[in-house]
Amino acid sequence: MGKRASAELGTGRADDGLGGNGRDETIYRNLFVAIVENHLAPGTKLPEDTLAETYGVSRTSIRKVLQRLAHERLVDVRLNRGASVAQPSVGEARDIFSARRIIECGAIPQVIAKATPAALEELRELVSREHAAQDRGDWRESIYLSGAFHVALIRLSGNETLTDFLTQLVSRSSLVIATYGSPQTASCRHSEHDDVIGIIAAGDVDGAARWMDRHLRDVERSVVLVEEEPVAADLKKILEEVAQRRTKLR
Amino acid sequence: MGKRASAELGTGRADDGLGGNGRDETIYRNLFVAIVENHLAPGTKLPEDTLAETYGVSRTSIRKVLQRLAHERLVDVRLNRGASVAQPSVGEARDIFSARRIIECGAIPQVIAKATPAALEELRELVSREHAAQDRGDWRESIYLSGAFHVALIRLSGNETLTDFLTQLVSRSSLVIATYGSPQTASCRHSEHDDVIGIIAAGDVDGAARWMDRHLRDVERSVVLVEEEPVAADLKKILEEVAQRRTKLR
DNA sequence: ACTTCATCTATTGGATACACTTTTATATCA
DNA sequence: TGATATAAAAGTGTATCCAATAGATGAAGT
Repeated sequence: MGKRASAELGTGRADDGLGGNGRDETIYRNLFVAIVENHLAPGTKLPEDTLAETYGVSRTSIRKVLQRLAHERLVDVRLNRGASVAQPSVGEARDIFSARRIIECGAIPQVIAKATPAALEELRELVSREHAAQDRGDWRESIYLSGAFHVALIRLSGNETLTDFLTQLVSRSSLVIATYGSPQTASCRHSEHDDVIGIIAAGDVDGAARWMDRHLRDVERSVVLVEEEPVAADLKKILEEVAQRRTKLR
Repeated sequence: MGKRASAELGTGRADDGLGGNGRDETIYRNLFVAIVENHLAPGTKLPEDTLAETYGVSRTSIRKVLQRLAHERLVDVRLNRGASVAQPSVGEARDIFSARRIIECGAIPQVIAKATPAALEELRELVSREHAAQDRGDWRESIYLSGAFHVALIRLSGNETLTDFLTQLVSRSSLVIATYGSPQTASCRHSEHDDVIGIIAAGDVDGAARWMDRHLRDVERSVVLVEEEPVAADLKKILEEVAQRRTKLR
């Protein structure tokens, strides 16, 4: 089977300018996938000892990986309190999708300018894999491949910097979906990815940009529903509020 | 004097979700400014021991800071070879400015939607400080404030994620200027920042976007002149190529 | 029973120690 | 003199150790 580098989320560069060696990279990628594919729920604590034992390295290496993930905003690191899987707020979620619209629509002209038949064929293959995952009900793989498609599309622009930004936005989107979406939400509707390939192949810049804008708004609307209640911790406060309201009503 | 948080490049957030404490933050900011203001030339080696002694901490803390800077692509870290101030390639430089055009133009609608008179006044103050720096010939401060202006503008959009991206792009732009620009290049021409404030105040979305696109193209054109010769290291290879060509021609 | 305070444990932050790699300096030979 | 091999030095990568902090547990007092 042909190389499928373009199917990978994340930088995937051998020399990424970050100085990571093979072992670090493996650990990073394991955690990355675990978070993005939602094997680890948002808010999950990530104790250094546990991870160190899991991967058979010292805490030093783990801390390096955690900091990298923190910088990509996939984990939250608080002073003296360790790392946990990030829980994007509703505001963050909106920012993420807004940024995606700006970047993905804005890059369309260059994507179309550089799109070769071979590149489009790779995109089609990616979509077919996405459909296959959907058909067999593998929503994790489906969401992952959906994100990979968006990244692969922008990668065609040849702008590595922009691709890195989008990679971060897409992986954070997965966290948003995990936090605010119902399981069905994200997996069902958008097998629309087929459509845009045709529009791009036709060289229709405005059409492709419009498609992308609408597509991203659809995804966002299907996901960021309402501000969630702050988790169980504030149970007491909630009960107090209820008590107060009853007092007022009496 | 009023708060001038918006004049700072970099995140400046107290809790930045990265788990840095005050001392780390100070070291980070020192190095950040040293690089962005071009006190450290691109390519300068940054040995951990030296930095550790300089700031009176252990290498552990230094490494954390260096990794953060590496992730922001202001320093280059190579395995077993340590960190050095990044030297963006010409391709990278083009990518950076291309990404800036997409983001800064794309965010204009939201910037205009949220621009308050007070916010515009802060921008004006920033520009006047930039002019003051220019007039007194302080090109370092001038470049810094020019970047801070662009960041402050986009920050008006309220999109923190996008602002973070732009912050990175702007600081990398300073590196590009340091690498490829002549000293005069960047400092002289664009005191044009005044103009865009008026356009934004007038609510002219298209006009502001056009202005921004042209402005960024001007800056890029004045800087990324030609592909530089790969430094002295490849001297031998060049001589060999010359020798080979002579063999062929003979 | 509920709150408050003290102690104890688990976990993180930072420094040190040591192994390994790269680079520089030196010596040897053509 | 110039090139190559060897040895010393410098610098980075990782593990371990100790101190500091947060969270948990339990006791005392209201």
